[in-house]
Amino acid sequence: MRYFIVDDDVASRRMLKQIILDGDMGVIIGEADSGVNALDPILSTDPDFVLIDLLMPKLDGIETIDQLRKQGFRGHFIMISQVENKEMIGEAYEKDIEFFIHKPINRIEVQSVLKKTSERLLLKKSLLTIRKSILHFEEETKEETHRTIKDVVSSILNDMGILGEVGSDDIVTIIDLLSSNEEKSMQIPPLKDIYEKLASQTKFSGAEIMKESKAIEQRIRRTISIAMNNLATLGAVDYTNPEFEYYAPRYFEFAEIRSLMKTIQENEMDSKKPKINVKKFLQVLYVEANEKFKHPPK
Amino acid sequence: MRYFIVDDDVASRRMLKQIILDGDMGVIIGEADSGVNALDPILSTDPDFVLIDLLMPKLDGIETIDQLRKQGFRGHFIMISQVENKEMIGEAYEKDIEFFIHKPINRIEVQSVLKKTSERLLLKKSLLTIRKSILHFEEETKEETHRTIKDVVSSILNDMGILGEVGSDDIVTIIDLLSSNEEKSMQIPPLKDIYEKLASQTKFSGAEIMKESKAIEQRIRRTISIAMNNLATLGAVDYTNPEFEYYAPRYFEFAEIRSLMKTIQENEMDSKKPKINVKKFLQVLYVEANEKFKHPPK
DNA sequence: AAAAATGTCGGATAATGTCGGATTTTATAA
DNA sequence: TTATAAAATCCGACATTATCCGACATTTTT
Repeated sequence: MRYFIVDDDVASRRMLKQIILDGDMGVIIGEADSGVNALDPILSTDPDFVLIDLLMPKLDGIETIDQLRKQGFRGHFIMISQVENKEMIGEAYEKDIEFFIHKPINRIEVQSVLKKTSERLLLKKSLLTIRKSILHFEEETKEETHRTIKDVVSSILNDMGILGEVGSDDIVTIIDLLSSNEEKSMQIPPLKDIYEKLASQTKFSGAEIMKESKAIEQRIRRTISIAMNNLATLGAVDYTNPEFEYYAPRYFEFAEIRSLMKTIQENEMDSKKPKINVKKFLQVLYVEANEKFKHPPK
Repeated sequence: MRYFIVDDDVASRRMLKQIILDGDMGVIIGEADSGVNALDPILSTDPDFVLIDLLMPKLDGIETIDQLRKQGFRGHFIMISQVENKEMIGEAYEKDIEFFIHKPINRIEVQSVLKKTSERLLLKKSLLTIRKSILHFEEETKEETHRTIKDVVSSILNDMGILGEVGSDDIVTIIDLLSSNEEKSMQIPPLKDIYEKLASQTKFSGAEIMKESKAIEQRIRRTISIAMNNLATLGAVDYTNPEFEYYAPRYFEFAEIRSLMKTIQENEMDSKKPKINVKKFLQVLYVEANEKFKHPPK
C-alpha cells in the first residue's frame, strides 16, 4: 500500500513512518506538514491511504479532505489526532474517513488499524477485479495495486527531501527507463546516453535533443546538490539520524558530505561548492531501487 | 450480521442496540451486563461480532476475550470503552480485536466502524470461497525471484558506499564467477587468473584480454581505495557507525584505515597513500558473501 | 520589477585505460 | 630457519574522455 502522511508535527510523522516501515505495511510516497502543502503532492502521487491530522493551522484535516475530494481524489483517509470532541470526530466520520485514531500514537494500535483497513481495501479490489472478469470474461490479471519502480524511487527521493524538485521527475523517469531495459547488467550506461534517451522522448529534432539533454543534466545535478545539502543539514544536527546514516555514505562521496556538514556547523556561508557525483548517485539508486522492487520488505 | 453486546451500563447497551437496529446493520442476538454472564450465551449463540466494554467488574474485557478464545470462540470483537490509557488499548489490539471505539458513544462513529468491519468480513468470506474454487484450476504461478549471490555482494558494496563506482561491477561479477565454480575451496585463485578469466568474457584476442585485465585490475584497486576512504571518513565522523565498525577491521588492514582517519581528522591533504590489499578484500568478500547467501539473514 | 529557478554552453576537472616498473609475497634450496 | 629468485601484486604517470561546473541568458515566480 502507498501511504502519504500529513501532520504538522515532525515527531508524529517520523513515528508513523517508522511504524509503517517496520511493520512492512507498504511505502511512504510523500509527506507534508500542512493541509495546504499536501494538496498538490497527493493529487499527483495518488496514494492509497492518507494519514492526516485533524488539527492543523490554516487548512484543517476535514477541510483538506473536502478539497481533495472536490478535486477528484479517490484514496482513503485515516485520521490521527488528539481531539476528544465527539462532534468533530463524528463530522470526520461523515466525510467518510476509514478510521479515527487517537493520539498519542500507539504502535500496535496504528499497525492493527492500518492492517485491517488495507486488507479491506485489497479484498474489495480483488473482488471488483473478479467481478469484472466474470462479467466480461476478460483475462485482465493486471494488479493495479502493485507498486511500481517509480513508487520505490519516489519514496527514496522523498527520504532525501527532494521529491518536490523539478529534477526528481527526470530521475524517476530515468530509473524507470533503465529498469525496463532488457539487459540486466547492473552497470548503467554513460550518462550522456541516458540524458539523450530521455530527451528524445519529448524532443524530436537532433538539436533540440542535445539542448534538452543538457538541461536534464543540469536539473539533475541541482537536485542532487539539494539532496546533499539536506542530508548534510540532517547529519550536522544528529549524525545518528537514520536517513542521514543510510543515504549519506551510500549515495554520495561521504567526504564531501562531511565537509559540507562542517561548514554548516560552523555557519560559514562561503563554502567551496561540494563535488557532485551524478553517476554514483544514479548508479546506486538504480541498483537499490531494483533490489527493493524485487525483494520488497527488509 | 449477528451482534452480541457486553456492557455493564444499561444506557450504553440500549444506545448500541438502537444504533445497530436503526442503521439496519443486523440483529442483536443477546446481551450481558458482565463478562462472567457473557461467556455461556456467547458460546452457545456464536455471534459474528461481540461489542464489549473494556472496564467491567470481576472479568474485564480483555480477560473475557481470553476466556472465550480459550473455549474456541472464533467471532470478532469490537471494544467500546472510555479508557484513554494507550497501554491498555494496545493490549486490547494485541488480543486481535477489530477496533477500539472511544466512549462516549457517537452514532456516526459506531455505524461507520461496524459497517466497515462487517463489510471486510463479508468480503473475506466471499473471497475465500472463490479462491478455493480457483485453486482447483490453477497451480500457483508464483515466480520466485531468488536472491542471488550478486544481490548479496551488491548490498555489501552498497554498505561500503561504493556501489556506484565502475569497479563494483567487476567485483560483483568476480564473486559470482568464483562462487559458481565447482571447487568450494575457501581460497581464491591468483588475482591475475581471475582478471584474465573475467576479461575473456568480453574480449577475445589475447592482446585485448591482457589489456582488459589490466584495466580491471586498476578499476578494482581504485574502487577499493574509495571504499577505504569512505569508511575512514565515516569513522572519523562517528566511530560507532555500524558499517565502519563492521567492515573496516574485516576487509582492510585496520592500521591503514586508522592512519587514514587521522589525516582526515587533521585535515592534512598530503597523506601518504595507504596500501591497498586487493587480495584480502576479495578473499573476505568471497567468503562472507557465500556465507550470507547460504545462511541468509538471521 | 526584482528575485528565484531553469536553460544553455564552453571550458575545467576528474575518471578511466594503458603500461612500465617498484614492491611484496611465495616458493625453493641451503 | 634464512636467503634468494621468480611470481604476484601493487602503484605512479600519462593520454584520452566522460563528467562536472561556472557564468550568463532566459523563463517563471513573487
